Amino acid sequence: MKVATWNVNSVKARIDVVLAWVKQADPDVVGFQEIKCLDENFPRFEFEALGYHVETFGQKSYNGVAILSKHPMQDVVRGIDGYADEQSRYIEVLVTPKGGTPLRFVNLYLPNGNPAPGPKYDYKLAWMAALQARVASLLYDEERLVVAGDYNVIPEPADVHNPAAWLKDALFLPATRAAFRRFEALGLTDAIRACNALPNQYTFWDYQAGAWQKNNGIRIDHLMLSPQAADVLREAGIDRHVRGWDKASDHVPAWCVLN
DNA sequence: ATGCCGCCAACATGGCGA
Repeated sequence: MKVATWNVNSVKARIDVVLAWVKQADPDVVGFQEIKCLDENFPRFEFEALGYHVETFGQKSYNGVAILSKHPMQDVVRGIDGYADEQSRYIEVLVTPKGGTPLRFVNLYLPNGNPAPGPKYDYKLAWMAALQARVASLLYDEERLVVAGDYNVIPEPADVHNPAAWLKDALFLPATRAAFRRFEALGLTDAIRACNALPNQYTFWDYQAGAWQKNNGIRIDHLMLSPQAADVLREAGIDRHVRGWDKASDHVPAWCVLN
């Protein structure tokens, strides 16, 4: 089963590019972030025509997450259970392949947190604490679980082209990285890192200042696996080439294969 | 120091968020 995550930076503005990647990559399950539309405006029919079930948790203008799955989905939860959040950043499903092992899939868009310090950074850290509690609870079920999305966290210096330039950024501050380490220490496996120990495997390049051309990127989109999912991890990758397409998102898809 | 892009309200462009 191929499982992917992609911050599409507006699904409506980017529908042609998004469809092109979905057809090319052919994921079984994919989580989109920053769909930037209400549920009723999500272009669901275009994806249903490709054989996908669609679950959305949209919002006007900003944020918004969605999950496409070729297999039926159950237990859809919108928002982190027990955490009041005005922003649509989290959706959780149980993917149930016919005759196969179910997969719990979380798709998240973690707050950016800039400028830090400040209320936006406080929100980021509070959100990470809520996520930690929710995933800790899910891990008790000992299922195959993938917690994927745009984490807005650069885990290590090897995940950023120029670490010195990011030292005061909410994506790379010590408190951010510490929170992410605590999260990983629940027993999660970073699929990209597990399959590829090379540094500088980026998933985001800013539109500004020729960041793509200079390979001035960061790795902030992650697929975090429960032990039961990590046991069946076969392959993982980043579809870097998508960043070079016309009308590209500033993020590219990341994916892994479980079987 | 700045360089981009998409959203909105509302017709021109400015504010916001990333």
